[in-house]
Amino acid sequence: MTEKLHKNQRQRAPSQRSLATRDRIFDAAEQLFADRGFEGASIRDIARAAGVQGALVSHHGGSKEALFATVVARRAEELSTLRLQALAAAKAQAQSDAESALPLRQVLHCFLAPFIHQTLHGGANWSAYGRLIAHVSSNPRWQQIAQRCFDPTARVFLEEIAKALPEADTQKISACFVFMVSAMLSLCTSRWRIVGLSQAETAEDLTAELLDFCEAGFRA
Amino acid sequence: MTEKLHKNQRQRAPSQRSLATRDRIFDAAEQLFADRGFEGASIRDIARAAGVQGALVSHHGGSKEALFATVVARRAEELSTLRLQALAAAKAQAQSDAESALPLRQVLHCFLAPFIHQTLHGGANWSAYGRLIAHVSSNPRWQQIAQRCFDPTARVFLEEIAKALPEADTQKISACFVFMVSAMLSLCTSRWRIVGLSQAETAEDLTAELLDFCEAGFRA
DNA sequence: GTCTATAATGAGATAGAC
DNA sequence: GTCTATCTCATTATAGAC
Repeated sequence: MTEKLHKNQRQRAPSQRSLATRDRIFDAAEQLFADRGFEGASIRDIARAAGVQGALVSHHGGSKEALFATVVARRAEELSTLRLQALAAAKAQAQSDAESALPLRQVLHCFLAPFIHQTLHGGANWSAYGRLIAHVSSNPRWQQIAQRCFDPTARVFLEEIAKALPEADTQKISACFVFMVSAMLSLCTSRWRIVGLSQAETAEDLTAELLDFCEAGFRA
Repeated sequence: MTEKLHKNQRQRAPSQRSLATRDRIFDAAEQLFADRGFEGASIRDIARAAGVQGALVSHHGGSKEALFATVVARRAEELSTLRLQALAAAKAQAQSDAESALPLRQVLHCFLAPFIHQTLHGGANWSAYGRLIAHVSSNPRWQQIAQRCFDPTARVFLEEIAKALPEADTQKISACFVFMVSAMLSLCTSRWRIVGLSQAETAEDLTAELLDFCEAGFRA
């Protein structure tokens, strides 16, 4: 353990201060990428918002593209965990036998509720993250990032939906899933439209409305 | 009519060549704004794509923001016309008496079909326009443009939907309308996801699938 | 790890000749 | 209407001191 390490390995653990700075930078990047998109947010803006010098952003985040990918990936794992935990909990509660299918609405709820809850009640960071994901999801340029971060979990839910709708065509289910994700993301990007019309709805109301819409859509 | 005109009025009609150049510029801008977003597409790129000098883009389009707004507005009127014509034709065919409500599915079809048909079969320009609208619709920065271009027609359809669903809450209808528009736009931005899964669908198939999804959602 | 300074590039806009 | 040339500013990235 006292031998020399290769140059590209970390020589020692980063300090607490370094970690805090790094998180401030990632938070600022998340916020600005969400507000203005990838090209609209400059490294300088991010540095200023984080209260550091521009060079530090490059130091912690690498190139601008790498920084973007890192920020997207950062909360993706947590989101996946929340979704899969919700699914596991629902299965455990249904408990009868391991292979019985969950009701469709419950599957959809496990997918939608964590996202909506976090983006609406998880503070400014999660709110920004929701809008960030909307960017990722609507621009083919980030297709690879989206696949890495979200496809594995999506696949799990697609299978679960297929089990809940045994007579439905797999292709139609996939199309509906894309529609559902779009509608879900519209809560982040177009909430002003909805809230401006139906005043002061809670996250639970919105979740229920979206669930009604999507469940009926899947069944059709 | 032979008097001198004020300086900011057009002294004479633009030449055919000028109009053709202007349209080339607008087409190129539409394509690049759709592909890379507002900040991702530079005036220089647009000029190169149109085969003109950069100064000409400013000449015809004004500032970059004005150019963007112009390109969005350009096809918006045509789209509105197609939608309202479809609605009028459906009403004329139902013909019974002028105040009877159209069936929900028919109203939604009149709204969705023109957009889907144009963006899928209207050539590269309309395809780009669809992706452009997805940008406009997901970024609050373009809220004003969106309202100017699309709200009047949306209002007409919202009323028609409310007539088709007399017992439904107006606020819920509005929320569902936002979900529907999101799902519609996802056909432009995420078609690779859907098509990659359900192979070789026609525009009519996709329209029907989206209609099934949204009609059921509204009824829920 | 953090900072200053700067390199290298590209951006949007416009003046003025033709 | 179109083009050349140029202004001014912001961009990402990095080298090197501390």
